[in-house]
Amino acid sequence: MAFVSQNNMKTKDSSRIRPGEAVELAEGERPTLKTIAFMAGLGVTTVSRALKDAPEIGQATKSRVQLIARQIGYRPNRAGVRLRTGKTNVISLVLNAQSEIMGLTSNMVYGISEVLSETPYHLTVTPYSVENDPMQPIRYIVETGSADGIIMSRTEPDDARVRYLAEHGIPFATHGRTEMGIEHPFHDFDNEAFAYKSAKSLLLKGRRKIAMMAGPTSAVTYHRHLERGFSRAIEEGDARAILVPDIDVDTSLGRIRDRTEEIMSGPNRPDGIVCCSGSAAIALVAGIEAAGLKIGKDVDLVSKQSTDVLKWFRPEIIVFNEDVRHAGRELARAVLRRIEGVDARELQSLSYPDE
Amino acid sequence: MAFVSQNNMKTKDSSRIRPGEAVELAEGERPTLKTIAFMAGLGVTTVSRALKDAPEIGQATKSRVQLIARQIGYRPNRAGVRLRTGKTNVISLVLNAQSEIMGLTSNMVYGISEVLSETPYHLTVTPYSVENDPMQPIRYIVETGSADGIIMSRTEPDDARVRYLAEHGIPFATHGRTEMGIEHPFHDFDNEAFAYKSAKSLLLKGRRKIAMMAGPTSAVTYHRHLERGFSRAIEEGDARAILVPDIDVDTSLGRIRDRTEEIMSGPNRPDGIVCCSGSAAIALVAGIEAAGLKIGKDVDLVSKQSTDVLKWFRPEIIVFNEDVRHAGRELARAVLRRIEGVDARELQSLSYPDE
DNA sequence: TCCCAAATCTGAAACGTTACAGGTAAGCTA
DNA sequence: TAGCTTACCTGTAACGTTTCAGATTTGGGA
Repeated sequence: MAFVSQNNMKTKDSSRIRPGEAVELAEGERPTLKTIAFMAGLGVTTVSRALKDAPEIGQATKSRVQLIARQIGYRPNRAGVRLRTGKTNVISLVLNAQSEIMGLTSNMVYGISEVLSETPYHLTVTPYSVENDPMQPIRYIVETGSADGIIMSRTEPDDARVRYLAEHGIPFATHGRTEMGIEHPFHDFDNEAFAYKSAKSLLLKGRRKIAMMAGPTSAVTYHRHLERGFSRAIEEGDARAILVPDIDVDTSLGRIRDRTEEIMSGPNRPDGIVCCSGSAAIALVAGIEAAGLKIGKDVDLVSKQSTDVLKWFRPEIIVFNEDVRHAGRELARAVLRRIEGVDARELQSLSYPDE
Repeated sequence: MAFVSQNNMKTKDSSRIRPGEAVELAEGERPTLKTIAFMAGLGVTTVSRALKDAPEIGQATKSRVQLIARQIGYRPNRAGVRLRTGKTNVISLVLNAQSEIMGLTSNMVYGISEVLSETPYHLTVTPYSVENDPMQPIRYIVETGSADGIIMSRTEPDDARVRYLAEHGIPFATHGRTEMGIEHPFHDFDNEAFAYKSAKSLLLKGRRKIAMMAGPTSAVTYHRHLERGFSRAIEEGDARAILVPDIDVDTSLGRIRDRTEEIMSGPNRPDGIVCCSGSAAIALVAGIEAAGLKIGKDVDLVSKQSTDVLKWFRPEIIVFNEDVRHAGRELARAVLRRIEGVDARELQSLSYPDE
């Protein structure tokens, strides 16, 4: 057996060495399939197949090739693969640069990376500013074919990006749901449950005039979920919803603070507030205290947070955690499986507020 | 002139149409150099050169080719370029996933993206966990040639990554300085100035027993800068430095809070604290208040922050801003220019604490 | 013994780009 | 007119991979 294999190599080797063929690796050069092919006395085709465990290659050959590959530290050249197959091995995260809700971006990135690090995929990040067309980065990716899959956030009920990607058959997953009858992978935090639980906890403290600082007004889907959960609790609790029309999570913290002071100094001030962003909560507290009121006495505050910073914040406010890192992991897994052809309906998940 | 050019096209066109050559663009196919070459009646070489404004191509041809390219929305295929030239057009951001200091990652990403968006470069992000070898992602990038340049943070005085990259001649820029005699591009916040100014401002309030919550103890370069600035102010102010050995910025917020409470309840408690992280500051405040002390009365706090959240934090603490987004922009510009061959010494910059 | 199928392996072509080593025509000089 | 230079353009090869369409060997059945 050993003899045959050696003999095999001998003949192959001599027949393969052609004058002018450089097969020795120069300093700093990376090994390619050709390198392995030469070392194993095989054709590059065989090596290529052996490395991906193709059925038409003998077991002995496979093992030998894989061993050599491991020994010389072979890694497939991404450009070669990409050029030949069209597969980029890239997942693109498309983000809004403005709507950074305290650690959202980083946790999302880390969650996604955790999953991708066990795969050949790389993560590219493409932020866009809120003034720009959100479609622009999406179109760019599709037109230039620069990713195999896309993850995006700030999903809207009727989302042009979702429609576009679905039409073009590009795998993607959204952080947040749509309401447009297109089935697609998503992961979402159950904001309805959060708003409901939050308002409930305020009711439990005897609060009856409750306001909510929700997501970007009506544009983004989760705004609707928040409203739904909030209204349900308000109705059940026979309380009153105080509407604060002109601020939302996208508003600058300074303006949130000022507007809060104004409202809390007015005649119709709430005695409980539900807030869906950690940083906004800090600005709310500043506004409340500027109005001369005391948290826990005059008004109670419940907030969602995606880092644990608010946990240490004084005065104490009730917090529900949204695990964005987990969302990142879920979204990454979803796009990957979508790329593999798994049905979109199997790639939809929700996570629940966690006190 | 027009006639000549038309004639030119005619002959070229007919000589170029070979049976079996598919030149029409199928549905959803992207145009390539070949597409343009066919449309313009030129060779692909000429088109390639015309698009990059090479001197050996006639002005009329250049304009014509560029017009066609624009009209049909031609974008060079990255895999083709990468395979042929070895240039990836990728900048890789290598980050520590744990040391997220409130918005650091996202601002860094956005700053870098702002600069890259005007170039053909894409940004990939590679986080690594603190338990893992920080060299691992760096080695991976170098071995697989997956980026033209690297940006990394958490720079150490004697940084193995810097040595490795310098040896391999890979362009990179660091957020933070080294002390190893290797000239390389960096951008750094002047932490010495920050610590000095911070301690000074506490001295100005009459504080004389001052503690500092610095960066990861001694590992990271900026720790030294903080200590230097801090000590200088302490000496000048004839004050006393209170050492708190077992906590730093990497410590969990819960532990920071607990340890702070302990220290502030002890006999040798500081009356002023300099803190170099926004989120740590919030935990510090929690600890201080847990010890029954009042900020502004029993103790004053100065902190660095990289978002504007602390600005709205109550009780009021003195804040200096580190503009991480600006750092991202600077770092991106630095790597790009380094890739172009600019001398490293011209790509080193510092930014100053901004009240 | 011969033939056929199965099991392995093979080279050539192609993906889109750029570098190399020319080629051709026009215009100028002598 | 011949010869040279300049301006402009050309095809071919190569980067590393996978796919296609065979080629070779082996073993078994007739």
